Amino acid sequence: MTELPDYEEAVLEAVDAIPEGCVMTYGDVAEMVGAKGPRRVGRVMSEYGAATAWWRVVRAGGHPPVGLEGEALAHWRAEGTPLVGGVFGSGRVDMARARWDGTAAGERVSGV
DNA sequence: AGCTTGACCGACC
DNA sequence: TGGTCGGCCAAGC
Repeated sequence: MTELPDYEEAVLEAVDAIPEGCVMTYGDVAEMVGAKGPRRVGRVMSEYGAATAWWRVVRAGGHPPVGLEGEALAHWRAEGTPLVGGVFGSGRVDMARARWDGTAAGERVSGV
């Protein structure tokens, strides 16, 4: 079912490869899939993101896409994603811990 | 062919 | 601390 261009399919796969409790920035995904601009990833996500774990993809500051902050926050809390200020944070992801390298899937820094 | 917009990023003030 | 500016690449009009 490769009806989508290479990079779009790559983006969806990269997002799907992100383990629960981890997130990646648009720029990271862009570089991971070989995309040149992070904006391209955002566009792909806006179109096909509904079919993928879009909430695992956030901006460089740990902010979710506008209009979906509540949705993303709910997903993060459900998956145990580290949030700034605890689970009752201000709707921001703790990039320091939640940022996924994309190297070892399923393996993440345990504890602190 | 050119301008505007966009789920962005980084730097600057 | 938070807002603003410029840059990047692609799609839409």
